[in-house]
Amino acid sequence: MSRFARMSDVAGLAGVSTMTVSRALNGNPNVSEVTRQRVLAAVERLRYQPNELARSLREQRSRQIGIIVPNLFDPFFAILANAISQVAQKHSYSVVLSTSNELPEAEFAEASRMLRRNVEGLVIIPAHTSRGPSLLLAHEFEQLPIVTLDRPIEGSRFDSILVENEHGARLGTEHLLSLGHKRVAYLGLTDDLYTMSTRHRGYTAAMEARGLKPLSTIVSSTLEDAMTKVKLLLSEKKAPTALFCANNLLTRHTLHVLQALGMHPPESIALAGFDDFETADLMRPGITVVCQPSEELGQTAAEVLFMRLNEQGSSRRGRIKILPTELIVRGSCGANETKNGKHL
Amino acid sequence: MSRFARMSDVAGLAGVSTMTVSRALNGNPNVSEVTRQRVLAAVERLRYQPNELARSLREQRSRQIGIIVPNLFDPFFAILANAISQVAQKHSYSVVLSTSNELPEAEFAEASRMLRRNVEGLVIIPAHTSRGPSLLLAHEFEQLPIVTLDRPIEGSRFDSILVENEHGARLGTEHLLSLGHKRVAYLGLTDDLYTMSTRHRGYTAAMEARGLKPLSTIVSSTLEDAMTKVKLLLSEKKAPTALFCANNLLTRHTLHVLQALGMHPPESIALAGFDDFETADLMRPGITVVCQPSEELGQTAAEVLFMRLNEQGSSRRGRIKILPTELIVRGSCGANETKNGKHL
DNA sequence: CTGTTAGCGCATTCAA
DNA sequence: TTGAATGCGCTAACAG
Repeated sequence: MSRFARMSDVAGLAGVSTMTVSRALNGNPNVSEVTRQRVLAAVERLRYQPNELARSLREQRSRQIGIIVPNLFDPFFAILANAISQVAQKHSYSVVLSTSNELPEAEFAEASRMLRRNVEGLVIIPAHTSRGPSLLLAHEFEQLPIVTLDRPIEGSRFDSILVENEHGARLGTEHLLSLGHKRVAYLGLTDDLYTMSTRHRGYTAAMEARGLKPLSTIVSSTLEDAMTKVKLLLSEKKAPTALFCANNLLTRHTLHVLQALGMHPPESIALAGFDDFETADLMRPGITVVCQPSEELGQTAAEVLFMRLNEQGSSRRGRIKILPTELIVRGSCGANETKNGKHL
Repeated sequence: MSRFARMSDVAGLAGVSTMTVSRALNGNPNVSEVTRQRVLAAVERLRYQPNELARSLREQRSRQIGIIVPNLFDPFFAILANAISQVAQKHSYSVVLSTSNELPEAEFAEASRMLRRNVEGLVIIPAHTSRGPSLLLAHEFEQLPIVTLDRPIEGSRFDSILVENEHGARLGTEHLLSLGHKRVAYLGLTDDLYTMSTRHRGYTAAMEARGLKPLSTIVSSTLEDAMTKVKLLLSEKKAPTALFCANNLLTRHTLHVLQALGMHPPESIALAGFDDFETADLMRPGITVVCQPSEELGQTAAEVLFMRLNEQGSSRRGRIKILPTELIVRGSCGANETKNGKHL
């Protein structure tokens, strides 16, 4: 590992003590200009690089933060991780990254590992917990600045950056309703997930505001399950005329189902979804979605964390920041607001 | 940082020396069962967690690897990072992650930072270097195991995991040619990028094998530039009847252009691309692509790195591993191999 | 089986 | 302005 010059080597070559080297390198003004030059020359000559491990241990400060996401193959999480990493880089911090695969135990294990590595803080997209409270509530994390992203942890002191899930879902549903649909169905993952339950609530509120009966289908995240359940849903006698999908994965699954059934929105059915995705506007027609500011979300989370790191232990209760969502009307609901009047 | 119990606290409570604690915790057999129990009880009681920083410093072994990708918002890179991270987790290693934004200087800076943190090895998707050799050839990295992914570094000793770029591009181009197209155009980013020049070569070879003149357009990665240049290309009198796009970004850009022109492949033009992407099969018709085994790519890179870590410094020259690419025929070229005979 | 001594590479404290 | 002693938290090497 350290096949490199150490500070003592530099000191030896420059004819000073290690303290002087340390001072010279850290910009301490109490070093004469001559000495500083001698030290820098020696540093150059020996290609000295400080050992950050030793520095961290001594200074009790690691200049690292940790990120835990469910995974990186979901583009939404990847964009969040990217944004966080950018901010960290700007602050000259390193990022330790890990994935939980939505398993609370893995999340806990990885968070603990990071703690043992003395990360100064954590940004976490909490894993799905169906039974019991988050393992991150454990005592060992009590003193660690933690910001949760996309999903809050109930009863925690953590800062949390969220989006207007309920409002967004309501917007999307209302869009479908405003186009004359009465039987608008909701398609979501388990309501154990915060984002899902809030979006579900938004949908329900929109329906009930019009005196309509909510029509909800909950599926697992596999394509197979969506395929089965959505097909079933669409085969009923009073089948829905419009679908609202609670995230981009389900929107894509649904598109597969509709494709398999030879249905092309908005022709026989209207479709809108929560979450924009890369090629939503390249579909024919484009898919109408409620979009969230992913990049800003990650950026904000990181900035809040760095704010906390700079605070004196004044650990007030966690603050919640909610970012806006926005409806992007394309063609998949039959609305006429596409660029050139056609359903793109 | 360390507001936690230290090993000496555990030792004190258990009435033994820190060495005994260390031994008990690290599974050293030279500890009596009674003592071990006493130690473990104390550990439990004080909620002791070892300080990995100190351990790393002392053991000269950090149990961390670094990953540097151009960015994480490109799904291809995100999938690679995800796969690498999984493998690291399996080996109980931490992952330090950083982005280069395709800037060699940033790449160098981040790699250096990781080196100072004593990562044991690096997986890098090398940043685009138009002028001069990679900065990773610098002396400080001489002893560090490095695996480059997706792109090799010329003249380096690094292991490298690549895909059959040339062969894949040739396959894709030949597919278009086999459907009767003569004027097949290539659309790529700068040939300074390894993946681009090799794919370009594959395309050219396919054309020349049929005695056809290659027709290449090079664009920057912005949508605007693609928009301008592709529109120009398609407006020529002898405009191409088929397009081969060198990566998924360009395929998507091209779809935007075609959409703006009201052209829908395979009707007025055929389209194929290198790189599969999330919704390629949801387009109408689905987009024919040459796909690469992204996940396996990342996994292999990580495994090769861990192999190197377990080798005794027998640092033979870098090995190159090339993974296969595969043509996935959908509807965008007019071939008839879609599921139900229609162009999905 | 257990403890003592020493030191990983650095910076804080105090003294000169 | 500089240096010596000390210790961050841990484990390797040796002693007992």
